[in-house]
Amino acid sequence: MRDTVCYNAMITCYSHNHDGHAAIELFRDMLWNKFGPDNFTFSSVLSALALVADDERHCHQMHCVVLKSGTGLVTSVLNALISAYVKCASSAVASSSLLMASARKLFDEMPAKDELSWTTMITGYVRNDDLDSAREFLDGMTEKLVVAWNAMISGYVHHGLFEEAFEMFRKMLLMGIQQDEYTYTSVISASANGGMFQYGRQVHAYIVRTVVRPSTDFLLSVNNALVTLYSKCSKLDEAQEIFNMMPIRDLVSWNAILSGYVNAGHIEEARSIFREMPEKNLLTWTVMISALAQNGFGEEGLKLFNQMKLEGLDPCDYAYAGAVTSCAVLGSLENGRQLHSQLVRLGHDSSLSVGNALITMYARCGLSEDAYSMFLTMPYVDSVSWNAMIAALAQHGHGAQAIDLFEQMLKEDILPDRITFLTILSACSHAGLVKQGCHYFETMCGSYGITPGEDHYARMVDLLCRAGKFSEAKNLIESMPFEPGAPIWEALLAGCRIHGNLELGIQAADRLFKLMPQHDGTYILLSNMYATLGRWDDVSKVRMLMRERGIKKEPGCSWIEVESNVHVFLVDDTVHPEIQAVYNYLEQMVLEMRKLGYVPDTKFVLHDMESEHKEYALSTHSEKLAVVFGIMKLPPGATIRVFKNLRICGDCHNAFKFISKVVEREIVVRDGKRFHHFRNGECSCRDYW
DNA sequence: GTAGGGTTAG
Repeated sequence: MRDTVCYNAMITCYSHNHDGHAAIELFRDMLWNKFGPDNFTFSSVLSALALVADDERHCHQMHCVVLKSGTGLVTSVLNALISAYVKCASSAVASSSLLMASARKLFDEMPAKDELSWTTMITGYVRNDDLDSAREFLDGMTEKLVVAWNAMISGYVHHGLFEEAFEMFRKMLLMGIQQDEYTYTSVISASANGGMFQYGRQVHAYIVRTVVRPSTDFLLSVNNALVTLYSKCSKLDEAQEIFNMMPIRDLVSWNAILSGYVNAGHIEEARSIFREMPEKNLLTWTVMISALAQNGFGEEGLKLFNQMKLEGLDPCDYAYAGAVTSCAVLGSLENGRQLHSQLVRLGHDSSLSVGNALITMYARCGLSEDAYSMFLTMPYVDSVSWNAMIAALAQHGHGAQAIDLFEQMLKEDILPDRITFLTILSACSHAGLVKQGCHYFETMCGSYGITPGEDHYARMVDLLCRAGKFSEAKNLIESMPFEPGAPIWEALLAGCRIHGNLELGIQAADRLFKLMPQHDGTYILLSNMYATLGRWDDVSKVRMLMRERGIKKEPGCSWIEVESNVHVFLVDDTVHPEIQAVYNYLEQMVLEMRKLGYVPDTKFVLHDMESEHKEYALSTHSEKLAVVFGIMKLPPGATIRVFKNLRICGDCHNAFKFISKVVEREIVVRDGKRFHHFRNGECSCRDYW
């Protein structure tokens, strides 16, 4: 025999098991069978309604039923109804303000309000991004309830209003409202995200001083927040110390310390933390995949992404973004395309992070047109998308288009940031647009109030030196408000090498030897510069210095993707299984090239110190091997896309022009800095690189 | 009814 009590029990049961639809269905059944609902029924079914939260009609219908029943004016039932409205409002897109208005009306008409009624309204407004109304309610409360204050503070924090969050916190202290772990974690997070480290440290000190017997829960959540604070403010040692002292840790603690090491760029430590973590979740995997991609470990990033799927986890859009970035690093177009189509199938392709990562993936795989169509078809774009697209054009040497896009960005009122300017400066530098570069450098400080960092100055020095304007570059360096560091001297030295400015080049190299004596690049550039000028004695002196100091040149390697597999070639490669066929093919190719006027330029052999057969050594540069392998393996006419870790060698650059003519196909080479598109005997960079 | 861990651009 069914009765109201039976129905109540079942409805409550469904509701507790988060099956809102079943609970509501049963409630309808109950009404249909003429069983009168009581306060318990309403409380249960209303919390079920809050769970479903998909339809405003449900709320209004239930409201009517409650009013009709006559029993429904009890505060607890009305609170549940308000809560249902509020939940529906935060999940509905269009009608959220209407739903909040209904909640408010109900609240205003309530005969007796309690703390819960007030708090529900406050959190409702906070969740619906109406902080002013939330604050109005809080200020109207006579009771100073910590839960309500916490809700308000967390609202401010989530909306980036960190100062306001702290103002509330101070007010609580003044008014003598007892704070709890929710309050502390929120304000600590405010200081971590708002760049207010000192505030955070003060809160930490305050907690240590005043909290006498913290519970385990208190210690867990507050310490988690503190680990994040110290990590984000680059105080990794302190973060680690807090982590070590924690009596118990949970997944949040581990993820926080993992992110700490990742943000500090300590990828090796991050790897070992990842390995030793007692449990992992979606977030853990996402952080690690992105970290690997960001640090250039594309292959490992992809591997981890696949492993994550094998372990039965569904990657979220952020994890996909990390995988896409891994493809960008590798230049693995096939894998990238596969991910893109998976994302479309899953409906993740409207995600901003995914879209932005895809722009970069297509661009870094050599397809700037595909990057652009990605940019155009994205449903929403932000400044990251604009920056990515401008960078794509810049890397491909399309300086003028990069500038056009930048101007369009300004017209659309998107605020450029320091990265936008970094990108636009390198666009100007690659395209030799000195005047425009100087103009944007001035605009950056003058119109946008962005203080140029050392990286901006380095781009400017690069721009000026490439164009041979050394005295301007020197003036700029002298005008800098800080001591020039390695990036500045590197840019200067690179420019000197291009123009054979030995005197200034030596000065720059001396500075670099002092600043980073173990860096191989300085020795290589200097030695190349001597070689270009035919000063062989000096070349061998530099070589000697390298040997004495035990400095090894970073080995050059190039790779190419064939049928989703990445084939890597080293200088003078003997490892690749098909290397002999590659050498044979290359030999034939050189004969054809010579017919068209190719003369190997032995200057560029100088990287390979021990090589006696200079011409032979030239033919074994990794980029040549990869290009030839591509010609052998890819279908006729297909574009050859090769990637190199270091800068492309001058002779290879010349050789690829000839090869593009001989085989009548496009060759695209991405080196450490930019792209070269070889077509019909010419390079897109017009030899300005 | 309140908290603490993530992404994409250079």
